[in-house]
Amino acid sequence: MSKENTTFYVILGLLTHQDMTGYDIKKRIDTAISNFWDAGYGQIYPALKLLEKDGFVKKGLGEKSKGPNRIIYSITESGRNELMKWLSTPGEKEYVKYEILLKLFFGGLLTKAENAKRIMEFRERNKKNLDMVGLYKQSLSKVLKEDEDHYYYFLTVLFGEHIYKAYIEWADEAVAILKNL
Amino acid sequence: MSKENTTFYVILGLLTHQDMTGYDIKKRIDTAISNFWDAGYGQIYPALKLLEKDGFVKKGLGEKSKGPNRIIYSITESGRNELMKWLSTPGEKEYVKYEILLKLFFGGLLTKAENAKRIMEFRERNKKNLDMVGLYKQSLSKVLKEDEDHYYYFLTVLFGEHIYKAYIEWADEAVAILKNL
DNA sequence: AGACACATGTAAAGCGTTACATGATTCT
DNA sequence: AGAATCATGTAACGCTTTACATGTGTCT
Repeated sequence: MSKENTTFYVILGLLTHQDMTGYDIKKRIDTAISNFWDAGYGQIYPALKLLEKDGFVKKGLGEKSKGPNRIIYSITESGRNELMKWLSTPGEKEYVKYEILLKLFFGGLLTKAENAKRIMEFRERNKKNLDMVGLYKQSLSKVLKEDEDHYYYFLTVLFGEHIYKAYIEWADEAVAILKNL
Repeated sequence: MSKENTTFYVILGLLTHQDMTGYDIKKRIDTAISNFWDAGYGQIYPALKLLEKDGFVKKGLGEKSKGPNRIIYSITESGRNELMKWLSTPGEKEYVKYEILLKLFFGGLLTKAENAKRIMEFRERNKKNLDMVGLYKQSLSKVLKEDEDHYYYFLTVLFGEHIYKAYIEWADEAVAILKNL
């Protein structure tokens, strides 16, 4: 594990919820936490290998479904300790990169119409994201009392809702300003 | 230039505003566009070298101030064309990664108090960011009519304002929910 | 005297994406 | 028959960060 690559902790964390294959982990990332995190197979499978080498997870054979045999990973006691160590340290970082804002920053080189179009496309994309988190929020609300973990899930969904709303409000305001120019 | 590395376009774009050294470019990135972009010296200096090799920028000697001689870069006609090509293509991507949300997602492994503390720290960090963009917005408002470029700058500052506000509102809501648990 | 800002850059390591390879099963 | 999904993984490439190296001028 050497250096601290967050992918390791994502995997360990997801495995505290339930045992899973690498494929399952990928799907879980793409649904549950896609609003604020991402990882590809090219990161997940090598990470699982290293985590196993260090004894933080262990392999189990799953029943065959289709395609190759499923390798079901579970977190070990030492993996749980490693995760807790990370969870207990402060000092998180945000990484954000918005190409659209970059292009808009240099918007003086284009026409107003081109810039407005770009902003509206951004708006539409994020309207879809907002609708999506709306569905998640709704279905989560129903099972909220079953498990404390659901509450934390809920908070992250709420975060998604807030930022997508902010994107949309900004886009509307920005287009209005451009029109008045 | 081969593959499309956005750093190239950031540099070309900034050079349309004015001629600059690599050092200046770094500072410009850290102030004007830090809300949505970032790049280190390790990217900027090599990029400038490649941009010059391809004829998209050209070197000029600046007067010595302190330390080594300043190398002032300016964009060429062909660099401008290259930039315009990029600006005219649609399909921008957002990259976001929030470690704090990841830790919160696994919050069930910690106490409520620890999670609330983490959220409040996030809130304070972003309150500072919000105050910062407030200052930018204020000083920009005064010079808005001088140059069309300022309007586009203004729109990106407005974006920062919206997301930092969203962060803060989410944090307040999240802490309230945790308290009611 | 010491810290800080100016200003250039390189090298190594780490991180992440994309493309490739393989093949079974299920659905249309 | 063909497409999609399940499921594993590797290799190459590209991007980003960090650490290092060097030295001057200014400010406290």
